[in-house]
Amino acid sequence: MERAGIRDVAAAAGVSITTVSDALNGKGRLPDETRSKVREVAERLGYRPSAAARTLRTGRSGLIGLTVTTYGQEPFTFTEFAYFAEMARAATSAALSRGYALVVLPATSRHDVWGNVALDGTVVIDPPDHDPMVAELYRQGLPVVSDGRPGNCPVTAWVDNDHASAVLEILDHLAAAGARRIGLLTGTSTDTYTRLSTEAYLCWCRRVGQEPLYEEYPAHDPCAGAVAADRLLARPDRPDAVYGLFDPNGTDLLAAARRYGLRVPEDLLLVCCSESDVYATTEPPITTLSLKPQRIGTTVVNLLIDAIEGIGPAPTTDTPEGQLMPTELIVRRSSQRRAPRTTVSAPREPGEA
Amino acid sequence: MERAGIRDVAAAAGVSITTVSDALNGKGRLPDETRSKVREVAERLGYRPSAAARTLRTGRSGLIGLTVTTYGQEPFTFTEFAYFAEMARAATSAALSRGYALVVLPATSRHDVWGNVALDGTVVIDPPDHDPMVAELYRQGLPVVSDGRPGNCPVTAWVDNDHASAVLEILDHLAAAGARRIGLLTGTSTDTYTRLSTEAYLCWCRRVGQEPLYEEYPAHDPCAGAVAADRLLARPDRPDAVYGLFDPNGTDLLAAARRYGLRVPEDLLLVCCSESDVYATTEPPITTLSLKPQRIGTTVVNLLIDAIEGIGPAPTTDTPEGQLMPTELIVRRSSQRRAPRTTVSAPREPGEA
DNA sequence: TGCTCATGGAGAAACGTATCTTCACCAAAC
DNA sequence: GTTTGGTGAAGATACGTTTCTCCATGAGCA
Repeated sequence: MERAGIRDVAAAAGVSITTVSDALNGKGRLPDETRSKVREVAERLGYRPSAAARTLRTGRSGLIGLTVTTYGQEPFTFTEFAYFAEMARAATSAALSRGYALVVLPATSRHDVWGNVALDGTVVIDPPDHDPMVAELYRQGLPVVSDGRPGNCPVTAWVDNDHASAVLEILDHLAAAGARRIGLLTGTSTDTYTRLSTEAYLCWCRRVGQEPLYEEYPAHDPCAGAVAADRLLARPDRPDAVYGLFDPNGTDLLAAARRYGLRVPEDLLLVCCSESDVYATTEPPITTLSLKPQRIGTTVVNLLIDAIEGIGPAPTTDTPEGQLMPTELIVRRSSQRRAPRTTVSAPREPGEA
Repeated sequence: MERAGIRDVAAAAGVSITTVSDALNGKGRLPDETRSKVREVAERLGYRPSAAARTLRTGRSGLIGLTVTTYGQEPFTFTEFAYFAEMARAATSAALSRGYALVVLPATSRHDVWGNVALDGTVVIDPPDHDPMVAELYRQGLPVVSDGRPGNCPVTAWVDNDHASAVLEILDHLAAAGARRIGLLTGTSTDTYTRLSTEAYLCWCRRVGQEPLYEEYPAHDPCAGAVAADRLLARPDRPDAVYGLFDPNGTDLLAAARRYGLRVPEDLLLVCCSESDVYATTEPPITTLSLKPQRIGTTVVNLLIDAIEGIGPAPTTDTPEGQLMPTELIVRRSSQRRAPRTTVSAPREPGEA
């Protein structure tokens, strides 16, 4: 009693294989009664077409790869930052609603896995410069869409936030709140996000004539972040406002500020880039920059599927299509000198206000 | 200039298709020099075997489905709770290290997606009673391993925490810390986790002769949690300790306690079940129960792959193999009346201690 | 010379589908 | 009476592997 194949259905319905295939896929020229009869027989036998055979025949698997560039040793920093998790969730959702499924794959080119799965295309998150994996996929003729502007590798399209504008907006926001010396907590890695953000910071500093005050650390190391935050606030030319590029920076900076007896926002203004809603309930709540990963995940997947299905612009060899998506600054108390109408009863404050 | 197939390799190497297949897969009887020559030619042509063809021929796709039972309307509560995210990450990792890839699929039986992907087996997280999807998979002869003791559906194996013991441990812990009236924040849904935990609580109450004090709410609704927390603390017979079954309960309870002027842990002891490390830095830090999702994810996947590859016990029709995994109680200040040797400098405390 | 055995390798049959081509049939048009 | 055209459906092929079966060769041995 094996699984029923298309042949069994054909035999049971007294028609040919062709007719079954056509009836089930809504193709060919068949009267409705034949269609419904075949469908009924197929249903009765519990027939499920073999995905493998269909893929082999049509060249389409309905599978999309999702690759997260790994920072440390672990195969995945997947849920390390809320950004990835949210982005992956949105991507999965978007793919499913168009009939595709998502396969999570390691960024390392372990052939035994990559070779074993038939992909129609791939989403790559944050490819490093000259990513060999992207090059290989391109060579195979597979469409690749990247989250994050690609550094010198051939992608079909890409989507990214306008990091430069976002940073400038934050710096202006902090300056407007009274900051004179704005510091930056940044990373040592060379990915586009880190690079563009840091450049924008330096550019802003030049423009307003402020001496750059920044500390960098390997973003994948959770301990290093706390140390770097401490280092930044321990400097003789201590900043009076800080923007942290990575998710955990908010809590790290808050802890460091506490250690040095700095009040937030009175003595130190704080903003960090994060998707976590933890920062709505910290004391004080921290202003965050959201990169809107849901929107990015959805867009990336839709672009990829468009490319797979041949919709949209033909793939050009030269400059791939790029889209810049807006970010959202969620302003909370940590970046406002004047507390915005405090709720109900303001409790007594220990220390001078 | 199409992608090279096995035929092209055979022609280029001057051997037969069989020889190429054998050489590349380490089978057959071939002298080493033939092997290496074929490998070299394949490499030169950039040959990648077609996963679809291999799957069709061997009946193995190397793909494992991962299904998260959805609570709300959204296709995924995926990253809603840190538990799922962590579990999924561990599962992905474990699968990859054995040469399998994970496909995330919706729990709803949308045939257009499920039918389009060739799966070797499926991991189901928290299947509801009489899950039709699991039954269908079973009918197709696919191995299914569930995270969470299955309620009346035919799985190959399952893994779960020992929820009853965990709850009892927590209640004893709270009682030892001085709690007299322990409340419970629980859910309205009928999944195994909620049911077993609630039963354990009621059982404990009977044993020690305490009147049960609990509020339930639909766990998938983030707002309802805060409301329920409030309701629990607003009761005339207000509890002096609470255990919350769901991840956000900690912050919700903390906020509610603040509203009612209750100090934690002096007036109210708090524990919740969560994988989030946010609770290490709340004020005060909150004691949490970790279900160790990494360990569960890894175990579940390994059991599934064992079943796929025919290792391990033969599938029995009656009682499937079940494994209970230990949980971990991470004790923090919120559940201890006497603060455990405070670090270094104890700052002045506002209000009486 | 015959026989067995081991070695190296080729041939061909699946796997289950989609689709291109062909074919029979019948009615209407020239 | 032969062409045309449309309808309904069957035949056959190809997708790219893996693997079962079988063959040729040459060595060892009686």
